[in-house]
Amino acid sequence: MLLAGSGLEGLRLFHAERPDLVVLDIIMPEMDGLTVVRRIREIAETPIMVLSAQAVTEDDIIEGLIAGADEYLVKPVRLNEFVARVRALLRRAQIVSSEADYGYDDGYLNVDLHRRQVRVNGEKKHLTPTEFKLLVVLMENAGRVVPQRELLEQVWGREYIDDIYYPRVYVSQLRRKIEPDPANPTYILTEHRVGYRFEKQNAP
Amino acid sequence: MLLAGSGLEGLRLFHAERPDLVVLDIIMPEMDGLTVVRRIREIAETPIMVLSAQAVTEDDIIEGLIAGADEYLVKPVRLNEFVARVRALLRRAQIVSSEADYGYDDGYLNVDLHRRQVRVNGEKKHLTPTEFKLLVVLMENAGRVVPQRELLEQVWGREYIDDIYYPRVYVSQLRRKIEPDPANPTYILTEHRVGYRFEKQNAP
DNA sequence: CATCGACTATCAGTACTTTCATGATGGCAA
DNA sequence: TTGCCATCATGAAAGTACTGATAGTCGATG
Repeated sequence: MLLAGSGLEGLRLFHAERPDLVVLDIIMPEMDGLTVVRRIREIAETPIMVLSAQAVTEDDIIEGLIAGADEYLVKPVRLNEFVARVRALLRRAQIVSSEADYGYDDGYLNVDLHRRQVRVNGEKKHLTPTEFKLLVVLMENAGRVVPQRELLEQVWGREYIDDIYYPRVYVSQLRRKIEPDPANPTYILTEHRVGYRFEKQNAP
Repeated sequence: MLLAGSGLEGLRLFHAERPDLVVLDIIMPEMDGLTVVRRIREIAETPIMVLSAQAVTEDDIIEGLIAGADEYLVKPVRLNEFVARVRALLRRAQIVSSEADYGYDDGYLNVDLHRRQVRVNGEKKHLTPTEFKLLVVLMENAGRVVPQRELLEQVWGREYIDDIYYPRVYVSQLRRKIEPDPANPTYILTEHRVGYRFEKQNAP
């Protein structure tokens, strides 16, 4: 969860973090809410919920929705309602983004999380459960370095956190299966003394 | 943001995702809130906020806090208050840092703390762990001179505090990687007999 | 019993850190 | 101003820790 004190800061944070959902107040310092909505809409489909003070007219709400907000709540908001609306928004967004979230495909590497199937250059590749889980965790954190401990925790479990050789072995096996040239990896990169990083490739 | 429909599901999600903050209702299907609080507290320091229905006694609240909750709100909760409390909790847990401390970008030098990635003039530059850590510490103190000892302590550790040549070596390496002209540094400046200072540059 | 996957051990190669040697620079005292 | 010393910059060698690859053992499964 991220918090910003102004519209400008919020926008900067949005760029940096790409959250799943944005909740913002119409009245903010530095940049007003509607502007923020428009800016975000220019670059992303992220669900946006707008909150506003009491005295708003029907027109204000319509203006907000036109700007690209998905939901418009008038304060005071009951927590129950807030949660319900957030849940609904996320559920709706899931349908939109499920495709993006539920797999990866760049023409060479194709990962189908639903069917647990991996294709490399069109050919089916069989991954063992551990290999697959490792790949998923790395992909979920694409672009970011996943520290050894985090990998161990997420793939093998908390109690394996000291068995530092697990990732080595499995990354090695994964690379052999999915990398065009396992000796010069392009997908799974090593961050020496830190962890590993999955890097998305551009479709050819 | 993650949502769970029951205590059990929430606990499972918690294990899988390790969120920065947990908000839960005391009354939930499958596993009651206080149990969830205790379970989470067994394995993590994550800030927990508990919500409860109206008719609670002072004792209920105390019980919740003893179980390990950090905050206890009684419904209905005004959104303003909710946000304020969340912000306070996160600040206490030092998850939201005071200033946007998620990176730096001036068009020439780009540092992404989250991804642990540095770009110089658009090109990715690889920094070793120590180099990166040094850069981060300097950037966190941008504009201020960081004394040698402080650098040694923060980057290498308390026990290296007398090895005064470390910063020299690594500053030199860092400059070679990120400065437009390493011989005439603009980012990492030397403060003779004191330490080093990171100076933000104006975007071109 | 054969196969498969998880786990363990080993070892060479590599990346990174530490150390050292040398020359440059800055500040201060005479 | 000049010379001196402490500090700084840099390149490179030596040392260390980490990684990649491979292969073998074990247990589960069919």
